[in-house]
Amino acid sequence: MFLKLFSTKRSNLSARSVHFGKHFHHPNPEDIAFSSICVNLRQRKWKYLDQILSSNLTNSLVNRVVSEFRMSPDLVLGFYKRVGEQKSFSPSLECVCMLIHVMISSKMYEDALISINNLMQTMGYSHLEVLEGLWDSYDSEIWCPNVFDSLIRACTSFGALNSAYEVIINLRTEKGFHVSIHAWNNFLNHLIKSNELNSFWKKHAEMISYGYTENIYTYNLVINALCKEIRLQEAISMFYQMLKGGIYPNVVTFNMIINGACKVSNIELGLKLFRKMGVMSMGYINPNSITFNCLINGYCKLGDMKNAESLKDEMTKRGIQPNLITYATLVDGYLRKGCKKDAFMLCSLMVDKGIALNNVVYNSIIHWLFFEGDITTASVFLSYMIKTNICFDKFTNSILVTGLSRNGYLNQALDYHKWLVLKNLVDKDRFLENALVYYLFRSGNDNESVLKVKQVLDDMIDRGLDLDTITYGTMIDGFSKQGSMSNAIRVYGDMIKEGKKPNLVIYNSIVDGLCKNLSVDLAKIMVDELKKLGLFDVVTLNSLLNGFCANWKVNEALNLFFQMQEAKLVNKVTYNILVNFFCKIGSIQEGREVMEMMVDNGVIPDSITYTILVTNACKSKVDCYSREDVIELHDDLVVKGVKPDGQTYDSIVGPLIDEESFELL
DNA sequence: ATAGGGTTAG
Repeated sequence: MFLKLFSTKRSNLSARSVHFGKHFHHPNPEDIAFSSICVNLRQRKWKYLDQILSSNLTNSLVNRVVSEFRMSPDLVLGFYKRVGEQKSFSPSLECVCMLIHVMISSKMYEDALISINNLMQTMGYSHLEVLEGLWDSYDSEIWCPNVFDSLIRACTSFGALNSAYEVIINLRTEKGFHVSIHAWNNFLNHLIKSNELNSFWKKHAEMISYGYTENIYTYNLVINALCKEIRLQEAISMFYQMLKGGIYPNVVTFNMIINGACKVSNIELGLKLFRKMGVMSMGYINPNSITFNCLINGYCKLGDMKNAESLKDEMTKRGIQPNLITYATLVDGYLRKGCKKDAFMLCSLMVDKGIALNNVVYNSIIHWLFFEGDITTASVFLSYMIKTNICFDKFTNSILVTGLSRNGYLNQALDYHKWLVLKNLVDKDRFLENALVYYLFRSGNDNESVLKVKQVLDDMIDRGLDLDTITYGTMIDGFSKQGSMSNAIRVYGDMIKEGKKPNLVIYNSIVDGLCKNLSVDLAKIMVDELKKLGLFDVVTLNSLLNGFCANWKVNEALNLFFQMQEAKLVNKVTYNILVNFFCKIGSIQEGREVMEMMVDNGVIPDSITYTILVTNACKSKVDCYSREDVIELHDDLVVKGVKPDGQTYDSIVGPLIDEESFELL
């Protein structure tokens, strides 16, 4: 039977066994080798086995051994491992495929996955070649369709989503073989993971059209996709649809919606679902550590560490131990707020509990230290990370490149990037290069920076990467900010030539550049054209508004502002532009009135509003703000919920308050 | 299968 199982179009196994039978009394060298391998393998005499293997090794010999021992996978694996150690022998595709069949039929899925990966990643076979290899050694008498599921898993595991899809379709159309729903789910899950949501919906519909019945896993994927697209209401109705269809949601279903809610700062919804979990599932489903971690993360992102901590206490009370992720989330939450002390205290608590800090925690710490410019402490943690052998990943690299760049160490960032390229450690996503371009444009000394930008991009092209939309966008914006619109337009032209589509962000850069450097009238013409295409948003209009204000086009500015209000296309920036404008041309009083209007419309003034009003009040010759008036202005803003800008406060308001208390003494 | 870290384009 095994001959049937492993017979292939290309295989000469059957022929060989006939040969074996015919010459039973005069065995050929391969037969002798085969017999002694079998004997030694059965007795696990690895040393002898190695001796035999070091000579006479052929693919057909290996195939025979694998077939012979197919029911004892551990022996097959042990044998195969030794075969792999023979430097002079490289097993054929057929040979490895047979091995994979043996592994799958004895449920050794992990090992099978590694072998398939190996075929594609190191031996260089394409996914379709592997598919053919597996198909040729596949026999429907031994029902083991999982091999193809494993091939799909292998493709998705290293991001070859198109390959996975091709395998599914090839099996379906060329061979009439339908992969399992699990394979489809695995493929669909990876589409979501790589943010290809459009593709997800298309392929999901395709799967349904083939008559597959969605299972709980599929439904959960759909809910996950809906949450990613911030369609929470639809996600919740999908929940009820599942119930109606007799598929019972599980804790994963809940967690996905709760996480979706928390990710868009809708903690209330997340909490509601969390509290109602029991009732909604008739007591079957309880929150787990993931549920708590999602909610804790939601609070951390809002800066509400009190509630984050109390959820951590609640989970402990319910017998769920906070894990590494819980602590990593909290540590990041504290650092995000600038509470280094609390963060480091939590770190030492972790260590006390025997939870080692991993690269995620280190990345978070180093990032926030760089963020506040504390390079010294950042370096301390970095060297500690190295000393304790914690691996750098793409996050670490990006934190280092952006952190160095932002803190005035652009050359070091460039050097580090060069080193990463040399060591082949740079991702294909162009993140690092785009970040370098961004910071180079902002580093002063325009000519020198542009040369360095050119260098970075040339190196990138040498590595076979083209510029993506973000690279072009960053350059267009960079040139616009430098005031060289001719270069910005030239890059725009290059981008079109390369077949890249401009998007709204790029148009907005150009509109802003035109307003600031060429002419606001030209910008107005462009905005009118964009409006016809429906390609504009509040940022576009803010740029134009700012352009009108800067050019003293008062009527145009006010007209535009009213239009924007009508269309409900206003944000904080809109008001700040106007506050600034009124402070500059008119009076602080009018600026404050715009600020009041802002508050009435439910927009909380920010530290920029604060700086505009306070600095102009001090300079104002019209309104004659006294020291008391400035302090009153400060108080008024704080009451309205403004977080004062640190620098403005320290240089203007702080000294005034000190002066006042000094006089009171 | 779901949870933590990087923000490079207006």
